[in-house]
Amino acid sequence: MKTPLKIGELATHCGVALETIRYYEKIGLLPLPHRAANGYRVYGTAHIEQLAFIRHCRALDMPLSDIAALQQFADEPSGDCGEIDSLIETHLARVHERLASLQNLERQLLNLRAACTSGRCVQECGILHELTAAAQGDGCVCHSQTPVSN
Amino acid sequence: MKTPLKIGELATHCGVALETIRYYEKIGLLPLPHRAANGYRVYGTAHIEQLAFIRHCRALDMPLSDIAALQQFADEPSGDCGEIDSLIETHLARVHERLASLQNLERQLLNLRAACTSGRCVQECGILHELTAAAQGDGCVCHSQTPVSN
DNA sequence: AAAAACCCTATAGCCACTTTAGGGTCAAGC
DNA sequence: GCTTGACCCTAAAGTGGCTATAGGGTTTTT
Ligand SMILES: [Zn+2]
Ligand SMILES: [Zn+2]
Ligand SMILES: [Zn+2]
Ligand SMILES: [Zn+2]
Repeated sequence: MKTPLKIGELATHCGVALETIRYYEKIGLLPLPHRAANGYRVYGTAHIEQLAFIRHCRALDMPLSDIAALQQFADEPSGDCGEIDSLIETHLARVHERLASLQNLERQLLNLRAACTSGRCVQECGILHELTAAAQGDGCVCHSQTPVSN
Repeated sequence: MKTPLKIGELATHCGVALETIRYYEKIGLLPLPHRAANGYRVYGTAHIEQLAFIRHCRALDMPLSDIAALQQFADEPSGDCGEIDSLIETHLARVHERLASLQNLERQLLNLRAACTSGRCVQECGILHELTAAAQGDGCVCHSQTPVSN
C-alpha cells in the first residue's frame, strides 16, 4: 500500500466517489489534507484509515453525525464507552424499526400486486381499485402516520 | 364529512402537515385549489380524495413521481394497465432489496452490540475495536459497496 | 504538441419535506 | 373596540448525503 495518495487514488482504494471525499472534508468529517505544490490534496495513512472507518460505518447505515461522534469518542481513549454503546443501541433500534415497517410494506405490496387479476384495462385494474379504495377507507394506518422513508 | 375545507382542516383530516399540502401543490402533484375572497385555499371532495390517495401511496413508500404517474394513468381509464402493474412490480423489487440489506444490517449490528463485553473504557470498547478492525480488514463489503440508505 | 486523464473551486440539484422570516385575517373574550 | 390567539399567506433556506455541472488548471500519455 503506497502512500501518499492523491484524491483519485484514495477514492479508488476506498471505493468512494472522490466528490464524496471532498464533501467529507467540507463538512469537517475528514481533516484537511496536506497540499502538494500544485494544490493537489495529498493523503497519508491516517487519512486512509479514517476514510475506511467512515465508509464501514456508512455501510452500517450510520448517519454522519454518529460517525463524527464515534471519532470524537475514539480521540478520548480514557473516557467512558457507555455513549458509544448507546449510540449503537439507538442505531440498532432505528434499523429494527425500519425493518419492521418494510416487512409490513412488502406484505401490503404483495397483496396489491396480486390484485390485478383480470383486465388489461386501467378502468378494471385491481391495483388501482385497491389503492383508491384503501385510501378512502379508514382501516389503513396511512391516515394517522407519516411515511416510512429512511 | 363537511366540505369545503380550509388547508388546516384538510391537513388534520388527512393526517398531513399543511406545509406538505402546499408543497404538493407547488410541485404540481395536487391541482390548484379555489381561493376564498381573503386568499385562503378552499378544498372540495375531489381534493380530499386525491390527497388521501397520495398519502396512501406514500405510506407504501412510493416516490412522488410514481404517484404522479399513477394519477396520470387513472385519468385515461381506457388505457392499458400494464404500466401500473409494472410500476408496482418495480417498487416491490426496490422494497424487497432494501429489506434484504436491512436484514443483513441488523445482523451485523447485533453482533457489533454484543462486542462490548468487559470495559467501560473507550480504549477497551469492543464495539470500537470491531469497527476499526472491520474497516481495515478486507472481508467487509463496504470496500466495494455504496451505503444502504433509502 | 496534442489529447486524455487527472486535479481544483464554487455552485446547483436530488428527494420529500421542514423550518424560518415576515407578514395578513379572523373569531373570541374583555 | 381592542387585544389575544389561532389560523392563513408567500418566498426562501435548510435537511442528509451525496451527485452533477460549469469552468478552469495540471500532468501524463501518445
Ligand atoms: Zn466494512
Ligand atoms: Zn392492472
Ligand atoms: Zn392508507
Ligand atoms: Zn463499549
